[in-house]
Amino acid sequence: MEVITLKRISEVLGLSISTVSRALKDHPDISANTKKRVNELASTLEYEPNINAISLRSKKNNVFGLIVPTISGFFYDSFINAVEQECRDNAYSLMILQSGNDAEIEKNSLRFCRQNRVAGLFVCLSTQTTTLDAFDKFKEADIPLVFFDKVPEGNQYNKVCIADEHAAKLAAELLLRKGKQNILSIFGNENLSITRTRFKAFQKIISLQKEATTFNEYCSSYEEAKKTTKQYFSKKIKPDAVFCMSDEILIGVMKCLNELKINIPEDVSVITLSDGFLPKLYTPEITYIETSGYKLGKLAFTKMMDCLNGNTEAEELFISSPLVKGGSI
Amino acid sequence: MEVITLKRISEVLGLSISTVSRALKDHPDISANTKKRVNELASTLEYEPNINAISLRSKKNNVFGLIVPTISGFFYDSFINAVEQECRDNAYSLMILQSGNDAEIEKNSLRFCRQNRVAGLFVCLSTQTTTLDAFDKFKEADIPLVFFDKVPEGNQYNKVCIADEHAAKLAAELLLRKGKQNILSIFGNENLSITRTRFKAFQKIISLQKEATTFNEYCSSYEEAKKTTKQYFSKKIKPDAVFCMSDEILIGVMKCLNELKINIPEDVSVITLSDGFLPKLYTPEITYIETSGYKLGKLAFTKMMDCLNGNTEAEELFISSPLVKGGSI
DNA sequence: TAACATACTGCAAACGTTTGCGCAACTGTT
DNA sequence: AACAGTTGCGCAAACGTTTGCAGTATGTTA
Repeated sequence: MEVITLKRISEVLGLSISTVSRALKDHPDISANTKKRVNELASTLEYEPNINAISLRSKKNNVFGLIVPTISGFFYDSFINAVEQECRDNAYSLMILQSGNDAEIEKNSLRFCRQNRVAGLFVCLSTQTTTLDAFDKFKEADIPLVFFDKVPEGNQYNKVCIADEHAAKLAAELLLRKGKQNILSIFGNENLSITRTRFKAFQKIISLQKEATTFNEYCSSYEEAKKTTKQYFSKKIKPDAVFCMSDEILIGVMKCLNELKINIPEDVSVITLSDGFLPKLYTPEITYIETSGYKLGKLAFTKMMDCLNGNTEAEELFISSPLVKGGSI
Repeated sequence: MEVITLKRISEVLGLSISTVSRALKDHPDISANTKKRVNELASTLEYEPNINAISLRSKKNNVFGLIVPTISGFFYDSFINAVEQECRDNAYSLMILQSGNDAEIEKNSLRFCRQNRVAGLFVCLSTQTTTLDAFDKFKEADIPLVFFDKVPEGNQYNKVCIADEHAAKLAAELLLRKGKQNILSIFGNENLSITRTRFKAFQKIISLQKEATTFNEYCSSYEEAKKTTKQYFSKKIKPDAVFCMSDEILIGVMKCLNELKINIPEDVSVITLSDGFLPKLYTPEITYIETSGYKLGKLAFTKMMDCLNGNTEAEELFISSPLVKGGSI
């Protein structure tokens, strides 16, 4: 089927291309009658402007790039969900690329985004990223960059984050309030700044209470978390609470506790940071500090639009992390 | 920062734009020396071709559209994961749009895809879609269309599907083999062809065994599935097995069984169709018939490439659905 | 009648790339 | 010395759109 262009419409109507273009844009130079004729024909022929031509001509491209370790999960898919909704509402399209936590792929993806002249870029760093040079090039090219979740250190970048410190603090305080004294705390990948932040904040609160101790572990997969949990629960003195830094950790912990038929909350309390889906799957539902990918996505998009509107100063934004009570404490 | 174009390179080197273009493409007309000079400069200036210009000129666009009810979930994110990987490996980009099971949004998304002159389109129909007119236009425009999971009826479309019939049959046969006689079967949205297919196949197998009966229910959310399950397990004669058509149903069923402290598999057997992630979360792990979003994504991409290579005849493809044993039967 | 404002519309260039064609400068053959 | 063949490169058009400028026709004023 023939593709409809301005030229085609102009030929049918005996007008020039420019007149047709202006008519469709409701330009004051064009007479009402001409506008009517043009719009009607465009509508019957189902004319759709060619985005490539528009982008080329205008040097603007209504595409955002989004680079993320993986789409699958409980957090990133929520984030993407939110960003995609906003993109759709704002006539942007979204190009999603997975790095798989591979620095090389991440770099290629950045190149791909540059080729596509993206209007802006959302990035969650891979765990293997060591250098930010490739990202700095975007800054030089005045392409807004919004980091989320796994963000770089340094204050020259735009970042939207979970209030990691506050969230970890909240969890720690709750455990202390409930009189827990023997806490197993499992954290994720030690390389990441979010891990370090959560770790420090949690640690700090617990240390305020002399009677309480926390055993800290780093696990980078749920299998590892399961194994680690098993070790602690085969000791004579078992933890009276487990803190999970993420959904992934929670999965491993719960798998272990269920297999060992350890009752929650009678034998042990469990608390986690989570997007909120997984905790509700268990019985009793797990108490968690909400770290919402969806909310973070909305915030990231807002910041992105801000940047595009000229507010380019780098800043770090946070979303709140409310406590959601389940029956696990 | 100035954007590097062929023109810029040609100016620096005192060559014509066409020579630079050809040099970068290793065209035989260009001398080795010139090629070397061009490539070196392009590399230091970090030249990246403008995809919009290429698409405009070539009338080809290396972008696929993907329309799906929602990204979040256990199945679609796997599917997207697979498709995105392939796209990246094949220098395509992927434009993902969520319909939210809203026919109007779906229609707008289709328009958006047409505007963007996508090279092809992956579609999982929304539950509310009634007319396929908008899709037929893509066919007319020779834009390949590959439906997945929720596919339309009729043999004029390309479809990649779970072997629904086979999967449901497998589950039914296993239950019968284990001597189950009082089966609660919960299905999803009744409008969908996949539901009908699964239902019929399951029903048919069970009916072969005189002693076995199945109580069939349709639930369109996990809350509903939970409620329905609760009803059946408060009767005097309780089911000795539950069949779940999907992950979503499984969540509701498990929530109910756990709350009622019904033991699996002692009190009741559970089997589900699933992508495989959720069943492994529970203890014991739930036996399931694998309906892999990832595999389906790979197959969909292969079919898409086939279409682009001229093999346009409509066909319906299936992925196998192996039984994965857990401890729930 | 001349001068001028108003209302429409068209011309042409530009965005960055690709590519058919032509042209000049060599090289080798008679 | 004339010719053909080869090598290396540039010109210009095209993809579809937008937009500054110029043009024409009509009506208005002095």
